[in-house]
Amino acid sequence: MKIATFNINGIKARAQALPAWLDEAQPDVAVLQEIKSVDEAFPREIIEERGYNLETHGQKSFNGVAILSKLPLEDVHRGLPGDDEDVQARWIEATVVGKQAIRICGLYLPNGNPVELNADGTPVAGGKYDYKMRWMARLQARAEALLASETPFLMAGDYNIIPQAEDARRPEAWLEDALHRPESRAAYQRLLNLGLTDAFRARNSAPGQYSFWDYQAGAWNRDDGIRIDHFLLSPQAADLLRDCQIDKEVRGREKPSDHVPVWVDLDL
DNA sequence: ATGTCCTATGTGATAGGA
Repeated sequence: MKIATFNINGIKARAQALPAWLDEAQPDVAVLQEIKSVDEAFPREIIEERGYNLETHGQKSFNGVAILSKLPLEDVHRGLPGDDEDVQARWIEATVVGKQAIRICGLYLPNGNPVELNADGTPVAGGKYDYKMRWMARLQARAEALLASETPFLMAGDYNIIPQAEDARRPEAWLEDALHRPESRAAYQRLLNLGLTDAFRARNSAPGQYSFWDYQAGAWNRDDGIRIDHFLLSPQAADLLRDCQIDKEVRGREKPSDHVPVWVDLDL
């Protein structure tokens, strides 16, 4: 089963590029981020006419996630638990049943910039970095709950985290950025410490493998990228991992997203 | 090193997010 993640940066702007990639890559399941659309305005036909089931969790203008699958999507949940006040659409999960069932979580983790810190180094309450750290604490809790349920699961999406220096062309430029600061990296490491596996790093140890290149400053032409789109696998899901790849060439096409798809092949 | 793109508003140019 091929499962992909793709931050499309706007469904309306990607109405050509997304179906073109689906036709070529033929994922069984895909999670999308930054659909930037309310559910009612999502052009469902470009997904459904390709034989996919579709569940969206959108909002006006920003954010928004979706999951599509050739198999039925069961027990769909929208929104990351832990804060009833949070109105940002960044989390969707559903169960897909192949040889066995797997819980698939699609996420768009907050960017976190600009970083605002108090004198003691803690994030300023109510700021964007504070929101990122609080969201990651909720993500940790959700991962713990899923582990306790003993269901195979994966959490895929735009984590807005550069895990290690080798995941950036210019790591020194990101040291103070919310995507690579020590607090952000430590929170990501705490997820791994639960026993989750970074699928890409389990299959590829080479540096210079990126999933995002900024539209600005010729970042793509200079290969000035970062790896911020990740698959974290539960232990039972990791046992099924056959492959994990980045569809880098998608970034060089007509009217691309600033992210490219990442996918795993699982034996189920 | 800020050289771009996307969305909303509202119909042209700005603002905000990334």
